[in-house]
Amino acid sequence: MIVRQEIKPLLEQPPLGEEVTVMGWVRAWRGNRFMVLNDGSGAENLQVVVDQDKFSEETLRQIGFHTCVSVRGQLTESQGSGQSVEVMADRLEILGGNDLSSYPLQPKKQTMAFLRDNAQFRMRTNTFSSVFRVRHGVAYAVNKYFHDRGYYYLHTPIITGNDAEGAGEMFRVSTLDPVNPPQNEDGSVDYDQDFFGKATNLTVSGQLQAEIGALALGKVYTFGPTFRAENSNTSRQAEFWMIEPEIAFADLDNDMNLAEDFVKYLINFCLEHYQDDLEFLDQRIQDTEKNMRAADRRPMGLVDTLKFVVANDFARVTYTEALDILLRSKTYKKGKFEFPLEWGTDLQAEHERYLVEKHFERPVIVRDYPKDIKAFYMRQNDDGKTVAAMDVLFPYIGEVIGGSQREEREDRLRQRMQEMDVHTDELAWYLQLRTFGGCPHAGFGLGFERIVQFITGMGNIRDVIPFPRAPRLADF
RNA sequence: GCCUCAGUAGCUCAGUUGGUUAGAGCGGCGGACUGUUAAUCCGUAGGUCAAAGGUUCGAGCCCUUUCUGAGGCGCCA
Repeated sequence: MIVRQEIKPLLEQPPLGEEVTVMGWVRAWRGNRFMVLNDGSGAENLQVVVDQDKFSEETLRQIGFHTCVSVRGQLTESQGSGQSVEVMADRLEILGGNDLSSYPLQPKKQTMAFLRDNAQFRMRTNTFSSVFRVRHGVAYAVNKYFHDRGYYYLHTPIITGNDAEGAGEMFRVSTLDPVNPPQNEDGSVDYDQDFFGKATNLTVSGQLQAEIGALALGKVYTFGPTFRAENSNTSRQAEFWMIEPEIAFADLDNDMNLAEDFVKYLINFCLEHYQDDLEFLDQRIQDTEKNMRAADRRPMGLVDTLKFVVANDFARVTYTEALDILLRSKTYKKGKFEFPLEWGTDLQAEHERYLVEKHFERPVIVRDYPKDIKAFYMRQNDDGKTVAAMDVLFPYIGEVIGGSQREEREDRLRQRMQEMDVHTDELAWYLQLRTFGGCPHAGFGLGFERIVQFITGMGNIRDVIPFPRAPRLADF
């Protein structure tokens, strides 16, 4: 059995004078004497002091960038100023040598694009190991938040026969011969002969199934991968994780309160448990922004931004109020908005950014959108024009949550489905949730990598996903 | 899918109005160095200038197409 101590706890409560065994990857090798070691347990490194007389030339020659080593020695107070403690190596074993003449990574700044191409190694860098530790922390906090509050984690299907809301292009799932699929008389593919006896696809949302759970278990959430086959060249991913709570006996106000409390909890959890990583990422952003024009820099550092978000109430406005704010804005009066502002059309990214970054200067929840730009299942308001929908808008990343109170009145839901050409026969089970013991209920979807992106401050969403999936990108 | 910008050594970049043999730093390799903090110092190798085609006496530089990347937009979470 291998026995070793992890570096993070060792640095938190250093057992000075004791013999320790640590294993990790060399981050730097200086002066034939100082080895900087990281084992992934945290953002901080451990310095190992190597006395050349104690080890063979063969062993010493193998030490280099990202060599994997095992070290045993006494933990002592450091004589140098860059660290408080260090290990005086007595035993040194090379666990995995590293051929530096062909190793792609270097101990210096490299572009995100280059590291993305070398995803098998990028997690060994400070930036990516911090990002993925935080990503884990957010995932854990999601489950902890809901569990502690009596929600049940409901696994909704990955393969499904229905398109939740026409949310996007879907990936087909089929075992039929792609060259010569069985055909109907009219030449269309005969999916009766397919594995499931019908056309199926990867899920675009678990919401409709989550509603089944909510109307029995009271409070549920799904947290799993979703898939959209849209051809996009920026932030949109083909595979991403979504968190979708669904709660019975709740209206839009309950929904908004949950959304705000939940997001703040996730951020707080990271501030509390991943302080080192967030401080490193904060410093990284400041270094990158040094060469930028002041106008392009963040108004606040990363950690300060996170603290600000949890300390202040989100602004809440209706769609109609938001439109009035935009129409009264100087930006609009000077004709600086590219897209028109007209009641009934969706807010564009530039409008959302104005509300969040210029007008309110904090996260904003916009509610009661025109019914024609929202999905069929959203509850119709009494004005006949709007639905009980809400979007949570964040600085830098835009919409992070979209949610609604669901239409629980069967006749209204059926009428809306017909108006919007949603097949009532395929969703008969969904309508039955209203016919038989329905109740007011609500929920939302939160893009997991978007909130991770916000918390880590990473500029490109692909850099918070271990193995991103996008058009022409399916390596690993 | 649309728009803008970019692609030069393993990496990060410079390369003048088109003009001889393509430049640096880092990294690699060889050497020096027992208190370094992106260690430092000396030496050295390394390039079909993204690909294809075109203009020209002559193209890294100009033109066309394709591929790749970055940023923005659309759409969304």
